[in-house]
Amino acid sequence: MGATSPSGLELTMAVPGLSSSSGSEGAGCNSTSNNNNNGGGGGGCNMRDLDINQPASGGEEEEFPMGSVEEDEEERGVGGPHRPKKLRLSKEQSRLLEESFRLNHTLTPKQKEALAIKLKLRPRQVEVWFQNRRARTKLKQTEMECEYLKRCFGSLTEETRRLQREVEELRAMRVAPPTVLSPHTRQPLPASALTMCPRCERITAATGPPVARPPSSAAAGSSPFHPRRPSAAF
DNA sequence: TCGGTCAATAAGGAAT
DNA sequence: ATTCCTTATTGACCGA
Repeated sequence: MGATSPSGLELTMAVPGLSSSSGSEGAGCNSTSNNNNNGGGGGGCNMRDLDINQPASGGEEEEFPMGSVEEDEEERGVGGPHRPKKLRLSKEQSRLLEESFRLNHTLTPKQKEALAIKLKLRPRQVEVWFQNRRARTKLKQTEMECEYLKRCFGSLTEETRRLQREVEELRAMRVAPPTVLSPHTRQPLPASALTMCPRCERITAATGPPVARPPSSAAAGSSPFHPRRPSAAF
């Protein structure tokens, strides 16, 4: 999945296990059997009368063995307009479509035409297949992104809890700001008059020698000369 | 019978 | 106005 569609929807999430195949389509689809035992189905299908899959009165599209083109008239019984029998792509058709989807998520009109001829489908069917394929790809990617974001949310929630616990612990061991007495007056100095020695990280009076904090303010287990540094400004 | 898948359709928006 | 796209939805088909 490296290609970027012009729609810009291509997410680049490296989630292992996402293959674009999705093609459960292939399983047991011998679709070609053209079981025309139709007539029923749909029921109250008030789809629009105009079937865009109807060959445009041209008639060049005649050999479409998969019931992809020529069945329309039979499908549209006397009972009025209804959706034609569902086309099932053959394995080979699916494979080729997947292959070209891998190369390009969108087709130019020329590519579409060429692919349609190659697959014996109408260009419209090829176009629809690509539209749906893009939608499926996007849906898968959205689901993966959702899972990824859920995991992110989970780990962030856990991280938040952990940090909150840490905050509580820090609050609990928080100490009062050191009281430093003036060497001259023996009165407590204002905090603005204090500085910290960058070498020993001891609180000092801005003008005087390092001053030991009074024992009362020493945190438990801390040296009076190297008191626990106020780690955060709570 | 029911749910999932997927081709096909419809509606509406963006680009030209 | 036309073309092409996305999105939502429908209905046929299929397997459990």
